[in-house]
Amino acid sequence: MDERSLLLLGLLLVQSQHGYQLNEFIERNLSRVTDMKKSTAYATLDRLCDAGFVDKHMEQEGNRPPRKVYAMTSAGKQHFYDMLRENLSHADQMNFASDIGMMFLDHLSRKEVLKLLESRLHQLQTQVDAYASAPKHRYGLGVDFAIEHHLVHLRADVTWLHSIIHRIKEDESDDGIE
Amino acid sequence: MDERSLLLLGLLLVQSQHGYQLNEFIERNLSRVTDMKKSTAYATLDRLCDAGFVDKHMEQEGNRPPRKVYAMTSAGKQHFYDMLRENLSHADQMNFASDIGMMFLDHLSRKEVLKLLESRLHQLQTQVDAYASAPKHRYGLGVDFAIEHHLVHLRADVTWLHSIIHRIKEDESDDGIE
DNA sequence: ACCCCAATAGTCAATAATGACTATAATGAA
DNA sequence: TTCATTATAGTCATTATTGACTATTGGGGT
Repeated sequence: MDERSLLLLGLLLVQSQHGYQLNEFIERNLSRVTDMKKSTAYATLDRLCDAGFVDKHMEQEGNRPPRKVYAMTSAGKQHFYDMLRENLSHADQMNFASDIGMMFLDHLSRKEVLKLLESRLHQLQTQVDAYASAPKHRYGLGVDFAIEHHLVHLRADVTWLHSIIHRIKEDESDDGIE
Repeated sequence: MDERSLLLLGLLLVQSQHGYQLNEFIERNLSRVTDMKKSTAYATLDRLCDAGFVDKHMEQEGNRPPRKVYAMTSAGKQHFYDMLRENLSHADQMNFASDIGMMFLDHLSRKEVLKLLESRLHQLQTQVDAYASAPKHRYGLGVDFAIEHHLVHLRADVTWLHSIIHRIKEDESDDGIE
């Protein structure tokens, strides 16, 4: 949640924007970096307002529906830098949903496990291709770093999964249950 | 959230347990695999009850406070296998909180960025040591796979962060803003 | 002139997750 | 014995997140 605030503040630091604009940008350019949804962005912006980190005011252009324009306050700038330093300097615990499944491997037959993991491997490889072919420099250097970071993890995952599949194939012990 | 249900069902598959027991086990043995909190486990168990996947009944031992014992139903078993197959066969999108910070690197001076990232690197290395020295076979092969998986990602992260730090040091362009 | 659809700009009720809290029993130390 | 800890077993109010929904407008086709 914290990093969602950081993202929104970072975007508002460059220029004031209205909600739709922020969400469009996130959807179009940052879908590989965050999965924050529209309504979460609005809720987070409201919280940032309550905390005094951004100002909100209505604006009307022509006779289009009125828009909420969000602008950084100076307290917000301070908070942005605080959060940024916190974010860059800390390695927070990662958790992988797929590890839960791995825990219960032995409840399925070896054959089925192999089929399932190979399907996962294919999807991973598709993701690798998507990230590898992502266009460069949409929003400064930082996004490229993030994409690269993702690729590193995806490739590590592919290698690991290969190894697991190989070991399960080689494993001549018993066949699992069910 | 889905993987939390999977975890609880998986634990209940082996034997019926009361809430405290489940939470103790998760805290003591699975803290490296999940970060689910006690209250989340109880809430999830309630939802699994409502869905008919587990039965709940009270039990009293001596004059200790009564306990809620959760037991898998046959619908629950089916659901467990469905979720397990789903979990093993799908590679869900990973998201890293730290990527958000990377996006805004250029708002800090190069010198400070290096200091912050080096601090992160140290923490990562501490985490690597913790996972590398984790005792084996607490709960079957699966947990070991999960620990190994974590290690792979942690090491990939260390390598990447090294590379980033190196590149930022080499980069003789300008010094960032602020 | 009229209609449909994509783009614009959000709202809201429902769900999920957690921190802080409650309450009792056994245990060991002073 | 009495008192403080720790272990046992949860509850609940608050916060966070999201899917589904509401409305309006501009523009293109016919």
